[in-house]
Amino acid sequence: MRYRQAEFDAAVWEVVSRIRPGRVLSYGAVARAAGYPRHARMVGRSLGRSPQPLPWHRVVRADRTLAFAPGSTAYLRQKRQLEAENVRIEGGRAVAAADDGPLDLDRLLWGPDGA
DNA sequence: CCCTTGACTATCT
DNA sequence: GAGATAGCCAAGG
Repeated sequence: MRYRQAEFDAAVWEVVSRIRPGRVLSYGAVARAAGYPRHARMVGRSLGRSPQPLPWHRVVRADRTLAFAPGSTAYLRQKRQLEAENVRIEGGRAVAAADDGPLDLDRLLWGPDGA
């Protein structure tokens, strides 16, 4: 799929807005779900451009570490918001705790049961 | 153009 | 499992 900023942004925001509380998704997974498999690096940029609030804190790296420098304001804010929905940060890695019902993107979403 | 910089990843050591 | 490496790709200088 050819890259177009407006469409890419919209697709990314759509996917991220659907991640449910207590779950996290990787940048690469978001990119794939949005239809742009090679654009993991562009996801963060889009999130920063979002005109309205998004649960962006549920997006982490593929290895489950947060994308911000540990100790930075952004890092702390993301960590706090994740912990607020029962996602722990152990050894720098985000670990989902409780699980709920079904979700379309289940295969791309990280839950308590792992991949 | 060329080069650098990222809210990235997969694959080796 | 932590580093290093090599792809990745849009933006900006």
